[in-house]
Amino acid sequence: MFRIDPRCPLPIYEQIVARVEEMILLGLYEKDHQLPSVRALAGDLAINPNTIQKAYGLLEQNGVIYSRQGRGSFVALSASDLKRRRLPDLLEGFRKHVRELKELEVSEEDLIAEVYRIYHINKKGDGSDDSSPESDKKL
Amino acid sequence: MFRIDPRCPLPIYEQIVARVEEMILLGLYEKDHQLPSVRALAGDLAINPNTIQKAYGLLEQNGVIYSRQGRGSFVALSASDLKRRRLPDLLEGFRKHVRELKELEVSEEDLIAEVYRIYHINKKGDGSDDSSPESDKKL
Amino acid sequence: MFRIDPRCPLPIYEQIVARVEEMILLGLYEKDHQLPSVRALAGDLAINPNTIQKAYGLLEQNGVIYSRQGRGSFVALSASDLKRRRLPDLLEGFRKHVRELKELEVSEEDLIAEVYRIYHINKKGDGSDDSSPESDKKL
Amino acid sequence: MFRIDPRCPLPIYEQIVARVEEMILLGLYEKDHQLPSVRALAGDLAINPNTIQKAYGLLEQNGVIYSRQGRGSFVALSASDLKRRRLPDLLEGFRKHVRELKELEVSEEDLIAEVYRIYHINKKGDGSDDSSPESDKKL
DNA sequence: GTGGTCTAGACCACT
DNA sequence: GTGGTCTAGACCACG
Repeated sequence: MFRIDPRCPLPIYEQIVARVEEMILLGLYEKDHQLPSVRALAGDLAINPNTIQKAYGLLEQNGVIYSRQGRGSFVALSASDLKRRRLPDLLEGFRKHVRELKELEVSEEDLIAEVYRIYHINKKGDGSDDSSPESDKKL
Repeated sequence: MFRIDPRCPLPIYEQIVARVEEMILLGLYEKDHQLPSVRALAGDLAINPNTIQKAYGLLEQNGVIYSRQGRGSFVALSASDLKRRRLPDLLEGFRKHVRELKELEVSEEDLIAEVYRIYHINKKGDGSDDSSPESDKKL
Repeated sequence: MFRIDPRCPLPIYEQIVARVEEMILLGLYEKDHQLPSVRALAGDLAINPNTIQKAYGLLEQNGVIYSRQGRGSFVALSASDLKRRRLPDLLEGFRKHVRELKELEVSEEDLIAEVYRIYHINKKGDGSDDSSPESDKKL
Repeated sequence: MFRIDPRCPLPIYEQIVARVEEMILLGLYEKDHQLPSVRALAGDLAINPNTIQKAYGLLEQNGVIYSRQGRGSFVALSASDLKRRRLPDLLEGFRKHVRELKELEVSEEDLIAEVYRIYHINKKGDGSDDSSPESDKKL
Protein backbone atom coordinates (compact mmCIF):
# COMPACT_ATOMS: atom_id res chain seq x y z
CA MET A 1 0.00 0.00 0.00
CA PHE A 2 2.21 2.81 1.25
CA ARG A 3 5.29 3.09 3.40
CA ILE A 4 6.02 4.25 6.91
CA ASP A 5 9.36 5.79 7.85
CA PRO A 6 10.49 4.62 11.32
CA ARG A 7 13.12 7.41 11.46
CA CYS A 8 10.52 10.11 10.92
CA PRO A 9 9.94 12.06 14.15
CA LEU A 10 6.19 11.97 13.53
CA PRO A 11 4.42 9.21 15.46
CA ILE A 12 3.53 6.26 13.29
CA TYR A 13 -0.21 6.81 13.59
CA GLU A 14 0.15 10.36 12.28
CA GLN A 15 2.21 9.13 9.36
CA ILE A 16 -0.62 6.76 8.52
CA VAL A 17 -3.15 9.58 8.77
CA ALA A 18 -1.01 11.64 6.41
CA ARG A 19 -0.60 8.77 3.95
CA VAL A 20 -4.30 8.08 3.78
CA GLU A 21 -5.07 11.76 3.20
CA GLU A 22 -2.37 11.83 0.57
CA MET A 23 -3.89 8.87 -1.24
CA ILE A 24 -7.25 10.63 -1.28
CA LEU A 25 -5.75 13.88 -2.55
CA LEU A 26 -3.91 12.01 -5.30
CA GLY A 27 -7.21 10.56 -6.44
CA LEU A 28 -6.13 7.00 -5.66
CA TYR A 29 -8.79 6.58 -2.98
CA GLU A 30 -12.18 7.77 -4.17
CA LYS A 31 -15.22 8.38 -2.00
CA ASP A 32 -16.55 5.14 -0.46
CA HIS A 33 -13.42 3.26 -1.49
CA GLN A 34 -12.59 0.59 1.07
CA LEU A 35 -9.37 1.06 3.00
CA PRO A 36 -7.12 -1.87 3.84
CA SER A 37 -8.39 -3.58 6.98
CA VAL A 38 -6.81 -2.73 10.29
CA ARG A 39 -5.21 -6.15 10.58
CA ALA A 40 -4.12 -6.35 6.96
CA LEU A 41 -2.40 -2.99 7.05
CA ALA A 42 -0.84 -3.81 10.40
CA GLY A 43 0.60 -6.99 8.97
CA ASP A 44 1.71 -5.22 5.82
CA LEU A 45 3.61 -2.50 7.67
CA ALA A 46 4.78 -4.82 10.45
CA ILE A 47 3.05 -2.56 12.96
CA ASN A 48 0.72 -3.25 15.84
CA PRO A 49 -2.99 -3.25 14.89
CA ASN A 50 -3.73 -0.85 17.74
CA THR A 51 -1.60 1.77 16.08
CA ILE A 52 -3.55 1.44 12.84
CA GLN A 53 -6.76 1.55 14.81
CA LYS A 54 -5.71 4.80 16.40
CA ALA A 55 -4.93 6.33 13.02
CA TYR A 56 -8.24 5.18 11.55
CA GLY A 57 -10.04 6.45 14.63
CA LEU A 58 -8.53 9.89 14.19
CA LEU A 59 -9.40 9.92 10.50
CA GLU A 60 -12.97 8.97 11.34
CA GLN A 61 -13.25 11.69 13.96
CA ASN A 62 -12.10 14.19 11.36
CA GLY A 63 -14.73 12.96 8.93
CA VAL A 64 -12.15 11.75 6.44
CA ILE A 65 -13.17 8.11 6.63
CA TYR A 66 -16.01 6.14 8.18
CA SER A 67 -15.72 2.72 9.78
CA ARG A 68 -18.44 0.14 10.21
CA GLN A 69 -18.13 -2.87 12.45
CA GLY A 70 -17.88 -6.09 10.52
CA ARG A 71 -17.72 -4.32 7.18
CA GLY A 72 -14.56 -2.25 7.06
CA SER A 73 -13.33 1.32 6.76
CA PHE A 74 -14.19 3.56 3.84
CA VAL A 75 -13.26 6.94 2.44
CA ALA A 76 -15.85 9.56 3.37
CA LEU A 77 -14.71 12.48 1.27
CA SER A 78 -13.80 13.31 -2.30
CA ALA A 79 -10.38 14.75 -3.04
CA SER A 80 -11.87 18.21 -3.58
CA ASP A 81 -13.74 18.08 -0.26
CA LEU A 82 -10.51 17.27 1.51
CA LYS A 83 -8.71 20.05 -0.30
CA ARG A 84 -11.32 22.57 0.71
CA ARG A 85 -11.07 21.44 4.31
CA ARG A 86 -7.29 21.79 4.41
CA LEU A 87 -7.07 25.19 2.80
CA PRO A 88 -7.65 27.51 5.79
CA ASP A 89 -4.94 25.93 7.95
CA LEU A 90 -2.46 25.84 5.12
CA LEU A 91 -3.13 29.45 4.23
CA GLU A 92 -2.67 30.55 7.82
CA GLY A 93 0.66 28.71 7.94
CA PHE A 94 1.65 30.48 4.74
CA ARG A 95 0.74 33.88 6.19
CA LYS A 96 2.67 33.15 9.37
CA HIS A 97 5.78 32.40 7.37
CA VAL A 98 5.39 35.54 5.29
CA ARG A 99 5.04 37.64 8.41
CA GLU A 100 8.16 36.13 9.95
CA LEU A 101 10.14 36.57 6.76
CA LYS A 102 8.97 40.18 6.62
CA GLU A 103 10.27 40.66 10.15
CA LEU A 104 13.60 39.26 9.04
CA GLU A 105 13.64 41.97 6.37
CA VAL A 106 13.27 39.71 3.37
CA SER A 107 11.91 41.89 0.58
CA GLU A 108 8.44 41.47 -0.84
CA GLU A 109 9.97 41.05 -4.27
CA ASP A 110 12.09 38.09 -3.19
CA LEU A 111 9.06 36.28 -1.79
CA ILE A 112 6.99 36.91 -4.89
CA ALA A 113 9.87 35.72 -7.05
CA GLU A 114 10.04 32.60 -4.93
CA VAL A 115 6.33 31.96 -5.47
CA TYR A 116 6.76 32.58 -9.18
CA ARG A 117 9.60 30.10 -9.37
CA ILE A 118 7.66 27.33 -7.66
CA TYR A 119 4.66 27.86 -9.91
CA HIS A 120 6.73 27.88 -13.09
CA ILE A 121 9.14 25.12 -12.29
CA ASN A 122 9.06 21.93 -14.38
CA LYS A 123 7.66 23.78 -17.33
CA LYS A 124 9.05 22.99 -20.74
CA GLY A 125 10.71 25.83 -22.56
CA ASP A 126 10.26 28.30 -19.76
CA GLY A 127 13.73 29.75 -20.00
CA SER A 128 13.01 31.99 -22.96
CA ASP A 129 10.99 34.81 -21.52
CA ASP A 130 11.81 34.45 -17.84
CA SER A 131 10.73 37.78 -16.48
CA SER A 132 12.40 37.43 -13.10
CA PRO A 133 16.01 36.63 -13.91
CA GLU A 134 17.24 38.49 -10.89
CA SER A 135 15.41 36.23 -8.50
CA ASP A 136 17.90 33.39 -8.66
CA LYS A 137 20.70 35.36 -7.22
CA LYS A 138 19.92 35.76 -3.61
CA LEU A 139 17.70 33.05 -2.21
CA MET B 1 11.66 39.41 32.12
CA PHE B 2 9.34 37.67 29.70
CA ARG B 3 6.34 35.44 30.02
CA ILE B 4 5.66 31.76 29.54
CA ASP B 5 2.22 30.63 28.39
CA PRO B 6 1.13 27.44 30.17
CA ARG B 7 -1.59 26.88 27.53
CA CYS B 8 0.89 26.96 24.68
CA PRO B 9 1.39 23.46 23.27
CA LEU B 10 5.14 24.05 22.95
CA PRO B 11 7.23 22.56 25.77
CA ILE B 12 8.34 25.18 28.24
CA TYR B 13 12.03 24.90 27.38
CA GLU B 14 11.25 25.64 23.75
CA GLN B 15 9.19 28.64 24.74
CA ILE B 16 12.18 29.95 26.65
CA VAL B 17 14.46 29.39 23.68
CA ALA B 18 11.99 31.28 21.49
CA ARG B 19 11.72 34.17 23.97
CA VAL B 20 15.46 34.61 24.25
CA GLU B 21 15.83 34.61 20.48
CA GLU B 22 12.95 37.04 20.24
CA MET B 23 14.64 39.41 22.69
CA ILE B 24 17.78 39.33 20.59
CA LEU B 25 15.90 39.92 17.36
CA LEU B 26 14.05 42.85 18.92
CA GLY B 27 17.38 44.39 19.84
CA LEU B 28 16.68 44.15 23.57
CA TYR B 29 19.56 41.74 24.16
CA GLU B 30 22.71 42.90 22.44
CA LYS B 31 25.81 40.80 21.90
CA ASP B 32 27.54 39.89 25.18
CA HIS B 33 24.55 41.02 27.17
CA GLN B 34 24.17 38.89 30.30
CA LEU B 35 21.10 36.66 30.53
CA PRO B 36 19.21 36.21 33.80
CA SER B 37 20.73 33.41 35.85
CA VAL B 38 19.14 29.98 35.74
CA ARG B 39 18.04 30.20 39.35
CA ALA B 40 16.68 33.74 39.05
CA LEU B 41 14.69 32.99 35.93
CA ALA B 42 13.39 29.74 37.40
CA GLY B 43 12.15 31.61 40.45
CA ASP B 44 10.70 34.39 38.33
CA LEU B 45 8.69 32.09 36.09
CA ALA B 46 7.89 29.61 38.87
CA ILE B 47 9.45 26.87 36.80
CA ASN B 48 11.81 24.02 37.51
CA PRO B 49 15.48 25.14 37.15
CA ASN B 50 16.18 22.00 35.15
CA THR B 51 13.84 23.31 32.47
CA ILE B 52 15.72 26.61 32.24
CA GLN B 53 18.98 24.72 32.18
CA LYS B 54 17.73 22.67 29.27
CA ALA B 55 16.73 25.78 27.34
CA TYR B 56 20.09 27.49 27.96
CA GLY B 57 21.86 24.29 26.99
CA LEU B 58 20.04 24.20 23.68
CA LEU B 59 20.77 27.87 23.03
CA GLU B 60 24.44 27.32 23.75
CA GLN B 61 24.51 24.27 21.54
CA ASN B 62 23.10 26.41 18.72
CA GLY B 63 25.69 29.10 19.32
CA VAL B 64 23.12 31.68 20.30
CA ILE B 65 24.52 32.14 23.81
CA TYR B 66 27.70 31.17 25.64
CA SER B 67 28.21 30.30 29.29
CA ARG B 68 31.16 30.95 31.57
CA GLN B 69 31.60 28.91 34.74
CA GLY B 70 30.58 30.94 37.75
CA ARG B 71 29.87 34.11 35.81
CA GLY B 72 26.70 33.39 33.89
CA SER B 73 25.33 33.14 30.39
CA PHE B 74 25.75 35.75 27.66
CA VAL B 75 24.36 36.52 24.23
CA ALA B 76 26.75 35.31 21.53
CA LEU B 77 25.17 36.87 18.46
CA SER B 78 23.94 40.18 17.15
CA ALA B 79 20.38 40.51 15.94
CA SER B 80 21.49 40.48 12.33
CA ASP B 81 23.60 37.34 12.85
CA LEU B 82 20.59 35.56 14.27
CA LYS B 83 18.42 36.73 11.42
CA ARG B 84 20.85 35.37 8.88
CA ARG B 85 20.99 32.06 10.66
CA ARG B 86 17.22 31.66 10.76
CA LEU B 87 16.56 32.55 7.18
CA PRO B 88 17.17 29.20 5.45
CA ASP B 89 14.78 27.20 7.63
CA LEU B 90 12.11 29.84 7.43
CA LEU B 91 12.44 30.08 3.69
CA GLU B 92 12.20 26.33 3.29
CA GLY B 93 9.04 26.35 5.37
CA PHE B 94 7.67 29.08 3.14
CA ARG B 95 8.47 27.09 0.01
CA LYS B 96 6.85 23.98 1.43
CA HIS B 97 3.65 25.87 2.07
CA VAL B 98 3.67 27.37 -1.40
CA ARG B 99 4.12 23.95 -2.92
CA GLU B 100 1.25 22.50 -0.92
CA LEU B 101 -1.03 25.41 -1.77
CA LYS B 102 -0.14 24.98 -5.41
CA GLU B 103 -1.16 21.34 -5.16
CA LEU B 104 -4.46 22.46 -3.70
CA GLU B 105 -4.94 24.54 -6.82
CA VAL B 106 -4.65 27.93 -5.19
CA SER B 107 -3.69 30.36 -7.94
CA GLU B 108 -0.32 32.09 -8.06
CA GLU B 109 -2.12 35.42 -8.14
CA ASP B 110 -3.92 34.72 -4.87
CA LEU B 111 -0.68 33.90 -3.09
CA ILE B 112 1.07 36.97 -4.42
CA ALA B 113 -1.89 39.11 -3.41
CA GLU B 114 -1.66 37.58 0.03
CA VAL B 115 2.03 38.48 0.28
CA TYR B 116 1.26 41.99 -0.94
CA ARG B 117 -1.43 42.43 1.67
CA ILE B 118 0.85 41.38 4.53
CA TYR B 119 3.60 43.71 3.39
CA HIS B 120 1.25 46.67 2.99
CA ILE B 121 -0.91 46.15 6.03
CA ASN B 122 -0.86 48.75 8.83
CA LYS B 123 0.30 51.45 6.47
CA LYS B 124 -1.34 54.83 6.80
CA GLY B 125 -3.25 56.10 3.78
CA ASP B 126 -2.77 52.97 1.74
CA GLY B 127 -6.36 52.73 0.60
CA SER B 128 -6.02 55.36 -2.14
CA ASP B 129 -4.18 53.59 -4.93
CA ASP B 130 -4.70 49.97 -4.00
CA SER B 131 -3.55 48.24 -7.14
CA SER B 132 -4.89 44.80 -6.27
CA PRO B 133 -8.55 45.41 -5.43
CA GLU B 134 -9.56 41.97 -6.62
CA SER B 135 -7.35 40.29 -4.10
CA ASP B 136 -9.69 40.71 -1.18
CA LYS B 137 -12.46 38.69 -2.66
CA LYS B 138 -11.44 35.11 -2.30
CA LEU B 139 -9.03 34.45 0.50
CA MET C 1 -38.58 -3.92 -1.00
CA PHE C 2 -36.76 -1.29 1.00
CA ARG C 3 -33.24 0.02 1.08
CA ILE C 4 -30.29 -0.33 3.41
CA ASP C 5 -27.82 2.54 3.73
CA PRO C 6 -24.23 1.30 3.97
CA ARG C 7 -23.12 4.70 5.31
CA CYS C 8 -25.60 4.63 8.18
CA PRO C 9 -23.79 4.04 11.48
CA LEU C 10 -26.53 1.66 12.62
CA PRO C 11 -25.71 -2.04 12.20
CA ILE C 12 -27.47 -3.52 9.21
CA TYR C 13 -29.70 -5.79 11.28
CA GLU C 14 -31.02 -2.77 13.19
CA GLN C 15 -31.66 -0.94 9.96
CA ILE C 16 -33.76 -3.88 8.83
CA VAL C 17 -35.69 -3.92 12.08
CA ALA C 18 -36.34 -0.20 11.67
CA ARG C 19 -37.48 -0.59 8.06
CA VAL C 20 -39.92 -3.36 8.88
CA GLU C 21 -41.41 -1.35 11.72
CA GLU C 22 -41.58 1.65 9.43
CA MET C 23 -43.48 -0.33 6.82
CA ILE C 24 -45.99 -1.38 9.47
CA LEU C 25 -46.40 2.14 10.80
CA LEU C 26 -46.94 3.45 7.27
CA GLY C 27 -49.72 0.94 6.81
CA LEU C 28 -47.91 -0.89 4.03
CA TYR C 29 -47.61 -4.07 6.06
CA GLU C 30 -50.91 -4.97 7.70
CA LYS C 31 -51.40 -7.56 10.42
CA ASP C 32 -50.63 -11.12 9.19
CA HIS C 33 -49.00 -9.78 6.05
CA GLN C 34 -46.18 -12.07 4.98
CA LEU C 35 -42.67 -10.67 5.09
CA PRO C 36 -40.13 -11.43 2.36
CA SER C 37 -38.31 -14.65 3.09
CA VAL C 38 -34.88 -14.49 4.69
CA ARG C 39 -33.19 -15.80 1.57
CA ALA C 40 -35.11 -13.55 -0.80
CA LEU C 41 -34.40 -10.42 1.20
CA ALA C 42 -30.75 -11.39 1.65
CA GLY C 43 -30.38 -11.77 -2.09
CA ASP C 44 -32.28 -8.57 -2.76
CA LEU C 45 -30.13 -6.45 -0.47
CA ALA C 46 -26.90 -8.33 -1.24
CA ILE C 47 -26.49 -9.05 2.44
CA ASN C 48 -25.58 -12.08 4.49
CA PRO C 49 -28.67 -14.18 5.32
CA ASN C 50 -27.45 -14.45 8.90
CA THR C 51 -27.94 -10.71 9.23
CA ILE C 52 -31.54 -10.90 8.04
CA GLN C 53 -32.11 -13.84 10.35
CA LYS C 54 -30.83 -11.79 13.26
CA ALA C 55 -33.15 -8.92 12.42
CA TYR C 56 -36.18 -11.20 12.09
CA GLY C 57 -35.21 -12.91 15.32
CA LEU C 58 -35.16 -9.59 17.14
CA LEU C 59 -38.49 -8.57 15.64
CA GLU C 60 -40.03 -11.87 16.71
CA GLN C 61 -38.56 -11.51 20.17
CA ASN C 62 -40.25 -8.11 20.42
CA GLY C 63 -43.56 -9.55 19.27
CA VAL C 64 -43.60 -7.47 16.11
CA ILE C 65 -43.61 -10.48 13.81
CA TYR C 66 -44.17 -14.22 14.19
CA SER C 67 -42.66 -17.10 12.27
CA ARG C 68 -44.14 -20.41 11.26
CA GLN C 69 -41.93 -23.32 10.38
CA GLY C 70 -41.74 -23.79 6.64
CA ARG C 71 -44.25 -21.06 5.87
CA GLY C 72 -42.45 -17.83 6.60
CA SER C 73 -42.65 -14.75 8.79
CA PHE C 74 -45.71 -12.59 9.29
CA VAL C 75 -46.59 -9.25 10.83
CA ALA C 76 -48.00 -9.72 14.32
CA LEU C 77 -49.25 -6.23 15.05
CA SER C 78 -51.39 -3.52 13.55
CA ALA C 79 -49.95 -0.08 13.01
CA SER C 80 -51.81 1.28 16.00
CA ASP C 81 -50.57 -1.55 18.23
CA LEU C 82 -47.01 -0.75 17.26
CA LYS C 83 -47.53 2.94 17.88
CA ARG C 84 -48.84 2.25 21.36
CA ARG C 85 -45.90 0.04 22.12
CA ARG C 86 -43.36 2.60 21.00
CA LEU C 87 -44.83 5.53 22.84
CA PRO C 88 -43.30 5.06 26.33
CA ASP C 89 -39.71 4.87 25.10
CA LEU C 90 -40.13 7.81 22.79
CA LEU C 91 -41.75 9.87 25.50
CA GLU C 92 -38.98 9.08 27.93
CA GLY C 93 -36.43 10.15 25.34
CA PHE C 94 -38.38 13.36 24.88
CA ARG C 95 -38.42 14.02 28.63
CA LYS C 96 -34.70 13.36 28.90
CA HIS C 97 -34.00 15.94 26.22
CA VAL C 98 -36.26 18.48 27.88
CA ARG C 99 -34.51 17.96 31.19
CA GLU C 100 -31.08 18.41 29.62
CA LEU C 101 -32.16 21.51 27.74
CA LYS C 102 -33.58 22.89 30.97
CA GLU C 103 -30.20 22.33 32.60
CA LEU C 104 -28.59 24.24 29.76
CA GLU C 105 -30.90 27.12 30.64
CA VAL C 106 -33.04 27.03 27.54
CA SER C 107 -36.30 28.73 28.43
CA GLU C 108 -39.59 26.88 28.63
CA GLU C 109 -41.03 29.32 26.10
CA ASP C 110 -38.37 28.48 23.52
CA LEU C 111 -39.09 24.77 23.78
CA ILE C 112 -42.83 25.26 23.53
CA ALA C 113 -42.33 27.53 20.53
CA GLU C 114 -40.20 24.81 18.97
CA VAL C 115 -42.96 22.25 19.50
CA TYR C 116 -45.49 24.66 18.07
CA ARG C 117 -43.38 25.22 15.00
CA ILE C 118 -43.01 21.51 14.28
CA TYR C 119 -46.71 20.90 14.66
CA HIS C 120 -47.70 23.82 12.43
CA ILE C 121 -45.08 23.47 9.76
CA ASN C 122 -46.13 22.62 6.20
CA LYS C 123 -49.60 23.98 6.76
CA LYS C 124 -51.07 26.08 3.99
CA GLY C 125 -51.98 29.66 4.88
CA ASP C 126 -50.84 29.42 8.47
CA GLY C 127 -48.97 32.71 8.45
CA SER C 128 -52.05 34.84 9.12
CA ASP C 129 -52.62 34.43 12.84
CA ASP C 130 -49.22 33.24 13.97
CA SER C 131 -49.39 33.82 17.67
CA SER C 132 -45.71 33.25 18.43
CA PRO C 133 -43.83 35.52 16.06
CA GLU C 134 -41.05 35.99 18.54
CA SER C 135 -40.22 32.32 18.54
CA ASP C 136 -38.19 32.36 15.35
CA LYS C 137 -35.56 34.64 16.64
CA LYS C 138 -33.41 32.55 18.89
CA LEU C 139 -33.45 28.89 18.10
CA MET D 1 -13.44 11.58 42.03
CA PHE D 2 -16.35 10.05 40.17
CA ARG D 3 -17.63 6.59 39.46
CA ILE D 4 -17.73 4.32 36.46
CA ASP D 5 -20.49 1.77 35.97
CA PRO D 6 -19.11 -1.49 34.52
CA ARG D 7 -22.64 -2.65 33.65
CA CYS D 8 -23.32 0.45 31.57
CA PRO D 9 -23.34 -0.43 27.86
CA LEU D 10 -21.29 2.68 27.10
CA PRO D 11 -17.57 1.96 26.74
CA ILE D 12 -15.57 2.99 29.78
CA TYR D 13 -13.71 5.75 27.98
CA GLU D 14 -16.98 7.37 26.95
CA GLN D 15 -18.25 7.21 30.49
CA ILE D 16 -15.14 9.06 31.56
CA VAL D 17 -15.66 11.67 28.86
CA ALA D 18 -19.23 12.13 30.05
CA ARG D 19 -18.18 12.41 33.70
CA VAL D 20 -15.57 15.03 32.99
CA GLU D 21 -18.03 17.10 30.96
CA GLU D 22 -20.56 16.67 33.74
CA MET D 23 -18.09 17.97 36.31
CA ILE D 24 -17.44 21.02 34.16
CA LEU D 25 -21.14 21.69 33.62
CA LEU D 26 -21.78 21.38 37.36
CA GLY D 27 -19.17 24.04 37.97
CA LEU D 28 -16.92 21.66 39.91
CA TYR D 29 -14.14 21.92 37.32
CA GLU D 30 -13.44 25.51 36.34
CA LYS D 31 -11.37 26.66 33.41
CA ASP D 32 -7.69 25.69 33.74
CA HIS D 33 -8.46 23.41 36.65
CA GLN D 34 -6.13 20.42 36.68
CA LEU D 35 -7.70 17.04 36.06
CA PRO D 36 -6.57 13.94 37.95
CA SER D 37 -3.50 12.48 36.27
CA VAL D 38 -3.92 9.59 33.88
CA ARG D 39 -2.22 7.20 36.24
CA ALA D 40 -3.94 8.46 39.37
CA LEU D 41 -7.39 8.18 37.87
CA ALA D 42 -6.56 4.78 36.42
CA GLY D 43 -5.55 3.56 39.86
CA ASP D 44 -8.57 5.17 41.47
CA LEU D 45 -11.05 3.55 39.12
CA ALA D 46 -9.09 0.29 38.87
CA ILE D 47 -8.90 0.79 35.12
CA ASN D 48 -6.06 0.57 32.65
CA PRO D 49 -4.21 3.88 32.11
CA ASN D 50 -4.57 3.49 28.35
CA THR D 51 -8.32 3.71 28.71
CA ILE D 52 -8.05 6.98 30.61
CA GLN D 53 -5.57 8.21 28.03
CA LYS D 54 -8.06 7.51 25.28
CA ALA D 55 -10.78 9.43 27.11
CA TYR D 56 -8.49 12.40 27.75
CA GLY D 57 -7.33 12.28 24.15
CA LEU D 58 -10.90 12.52 22.92
CA LEU D 59 -11.66 15.36 25.29
CA GLU D 60 -8.59 17.21 24.07
CA GLN D 61 -9.55 16.71 20.43
CA ASN D 62 -12.95 18.20 21.21
CA GLY D 63 -11.33 21.20 22.84
CA VAL D 64 -12.79 20.39 26.24
CA ILE D 65 -9.44 19.89 27.94
CA TYR D 66 -5.80 20.45 27.03
CA SER D 67 -2.92 18.20 28.03
CA ARG D 68 0.71 19.12 28.37
CA GLN D 69 3.50 16.62 28.66
CA GLY D 70 5.07 16.57 32.06
CA ARG D 71 2.55 18.99 33.50
CA GLY D 72 -0.86 17.39 33.38
CA SER D 73 -4.31 17.80 31.87
CA PHE D 74 -6.44 20.88 32.35
CA VAL D 75 -9.96 22.09 31.65
CA ALA D 76 -10.04 24.27 28.54
CA LEU D 77 -13.59 25.60 28.72
CA SER D 78 -15.92 27.32 31.11
CA ALA D 79 -19.23 25.68 31.94
CA SER D 80 -21.08 28.19 29.78
CA ASP D 81 -18.77 27.56 26.82
CA LEU D 82 -19.48 23.86 27.07
CA LYS D 83 -23.20 24.50 27.33
CA ARG D 84 -23.17 26.62 24.22
CA ARG D 85 -21.29 23.96 22.33
CA ARG D 86 -23.74 21.23 23.31
CA LEU D 87 -26.92 23.12 22.54
CA PRO D 88 -27.30 22.52 18.78
CA ASP D 89 -27.04 18.72 19.03
CA LEU D 90 -29.36 18.57 21.99
CA LEU D 91 -31.92 20.76 20.25
CA GLU D 92 -31.82 18.63 17.15
CA GLY D 93 -32.39 15.53 19.25
CA PHE D 94 -35.34 17.28 20.87
CA ARG D 95 -36.83 18.18 17.49
CA LYS D 96 -36.41 14.64 16.24
CA HIS D 97 -38.33 13.30 19.21
CA VAL D 98 -41.09 15.85 18.73
CA ARG D 99 -41.42 14.90 15.09
CA GLU D 100 -41.63 11.21 15.90
CA LEU D 101 -44.17 11.80 18.63
CA LYS D 102 -46.20 13.90 16.20
CA GLU D 103 -46.15 10.98 13.76
CA LEU D 104 -47.44 8.75 16.54
CA GLU D 105 -50.36 11.16 16.88
CA VAL D 106 -49.47 12.51 20.30
CA SER D 107 -51.20 15.86 20.59
CA GLU D 108 -49.31 19.12 20.72
CA GLU D 109 -51.04 19.91 24.00
CA ASP D 110 -49.73 16.76 25.65
CA LEU D 111 -46.15 17.58 24.70
CA ILE D 112 -46.43 21.15 25.90
CA ALA D 113 -47.95 19.94 29.15
CA GLU D 114 -45.03 17.56 29.49
CA VAL D 115 -42.56 20.40 29.03
CA TYR D 116 -44.49 22.51 31.52
CA ARG D 117 -44.39 19.74 34.09
CA ILE D 118 -40.63 19.26 33.83
CA TYR D 119 -39.99 22.97 34.15
CA HIS D 120 -42.28 23.34 37.16
CA ILE D 121 -41.37 20.19 39.03
CA ASN D 122 -39.68 20.53 42.41
CA LYS D 123 -41.26 23.90 42.97
CA LYS D 124 -42.78 24.64 46.35
CA GLY D 125 -46.53 25.39 46.44
CA ASP D 126 -47.10 24.58 42.81
CA GLY D 127 -50.30 22.67 43.30
CA SER D 128 -52.52 25.71 43.84
CA ASP D 129 -53.03 27.19 40.42
CA ASP D 130 -52.00 24.30 38.22
CA SER D 131 -53.34 25.37 34.85
CA SER D 132 -52.94 22.02 33.15
CA PRO D 133 -54.69 19.57 35.48
CA GLU D 134 -55.81 17.41 32.59
CA SER D 135 -52.26 16.69 31.56
CA ASP D 136 -51.63 14.11 34.23
CA LYS D 137 -54.26 11.76 32.98
CA LYS D 138 -52.83 10.38 29.81
CA LEU D 139 -49.07 10.36 29.75
C1' DG E 1 -13.49 -11.95 8.06
C1' DT E 2 -14.44 -6.85 9.88
C1' DG E 3 -13.92 -2.86 13.49
C1' DG E 4 -13.96 -1.69 18.60
C1' DT E 5 -12.72 -2.05 23.52
C1' DC E 6 -9.70 -3.22 27.10
C1' DT E 7 -5.57 -4.89 29.65
C1' DA E 8 -0.68 -5.29 30.82
C1' DG E 9 3.45 -3.52 30.44
C1' DA E 10 7.32 -1.04 28.15
C1' DC E 11 9.70 3.18 26.72
C1' DC E 12 10.14 8.14 25.70
C1' DA E 13 9.83 13.25 26.43
C1' DC E 14 8.89 16.87 29.65
C1' DT E 15 8.87 19.21 34.46
C1' DG F 1 6.07 12.87 38.85
C1' DT F 2 3.44 14.16 34.19
C1' DG F 3 1.40 12.91 29.30
C1' DG F 4 2.26 10.26 24.84
C1' DT F 5 3.45 6.31 21.90
C1' DC F 6 3.77 1.59 20.95
C1' DT F 7 3.46 -3.51 21.50
C1' DA F 8 1.24 -7.98 22.49
C1' DG F 9 -2.59 -10.27 23.11
C1' DA F 10 -7.47 -10.96 24.61
C1' DC F 11 -12.44 -10.51 23.95
C1' DC F 12 -16.73 -8.69 21.89
C1' DA F 13 -20.10 -7.27 18.20
C1' DC F 14 -21.09 -7.37 13.34
C1' DG F 15 -21.51 -9.74 8.67
